[in-house]
Amino acid sequence: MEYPIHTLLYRTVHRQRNVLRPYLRALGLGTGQPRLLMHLVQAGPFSQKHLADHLEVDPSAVCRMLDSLEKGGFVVRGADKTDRRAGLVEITEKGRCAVADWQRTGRAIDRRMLGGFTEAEARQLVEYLERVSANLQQIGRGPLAEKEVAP
Amino acid sequence: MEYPIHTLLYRTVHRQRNVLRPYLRALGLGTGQPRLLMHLVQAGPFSQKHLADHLEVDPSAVCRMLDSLEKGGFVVRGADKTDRRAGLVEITEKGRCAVADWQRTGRAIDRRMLGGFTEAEARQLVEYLERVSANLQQIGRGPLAEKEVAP
DNA sequence: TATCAATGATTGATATATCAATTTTATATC
DNA sequence: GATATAAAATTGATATATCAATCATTGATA
Repeated sequence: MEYPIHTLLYRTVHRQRNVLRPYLRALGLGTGQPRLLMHLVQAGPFSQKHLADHLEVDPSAVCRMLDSLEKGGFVVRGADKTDRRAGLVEITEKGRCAVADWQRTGRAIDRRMLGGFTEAEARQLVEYLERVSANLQQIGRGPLAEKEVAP
Repeated sequence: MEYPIHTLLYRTVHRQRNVLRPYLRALGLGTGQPRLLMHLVQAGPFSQKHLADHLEVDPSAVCRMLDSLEKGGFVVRGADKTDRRAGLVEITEKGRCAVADWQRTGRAIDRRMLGGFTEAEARQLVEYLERVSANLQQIGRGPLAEKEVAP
């Protein structure tokens, strides 16, 4: 059976999420939270606006993710003294530990996902995915085709 | 910056969903619904249990997706005369049309996602993804490693 | 300076998911 | 045949998303 590429990708990530979930759950995290924490670890406190831009999600999604993360003690919401609308989200020590733990598990899962791949194949897959990802970002910025799909 | 493969996949599909959404919305569909409708088109009425197995999702997800699809007139829930617990989900004419429309758009998006890929590269990407997908299914069936990740 | 538009955070509605619990019906065992 | 267990569908709670609306503050301008 021939599946379109978007269907194949969808199913792959669906399975991936189901594999990751129990390991994240053991750390008290949801499936979308590591990306956010990771970014905080790498480069200090950020506004929610910045996080939303970085993660390419709606600001409201960030807001609710932070509700959960803050309740779990992984981050704290502070105030930005230069702009009283904005907040500054900071990672806690517990958050740093969770990220470190997760990175170990994540590496192990990556190895399993790429089981049977040679080094060269793995590199090539990454390159392909980066190209597809870049193409998708382009599509997002304009119409699907010069003449639209539905005439 | 080097990203783990699972992060790259996650972001790719996130972008994909955001690209697909407006086209699906124009048809009155959500981002998970085409897979379900497609399967119904290909092989007649199914129980919800069967659909859940096929889509690899929780039965409750199917149930709520059908609530929405039925309200939109894309499917009807009938009764299975041989088993009064089960139902039989059937696609409507409107559902068939939506699938046909969607397939045209989906093919166009696939082409754009693979923009810059040669035929051979595209085939190879599909093959790689199928291998990763199969690996993920395997992982789902057992522990991550002989000696677990957290020692 | 007073007003008005833009921005950052939030909340409500909905779709997609899981997990847990419940209901109804089938099947298996005693 | 009565009871116990399993299976199919559903509902409630929560996480991840979008979209739309709201609130407070900020910035630009008339």
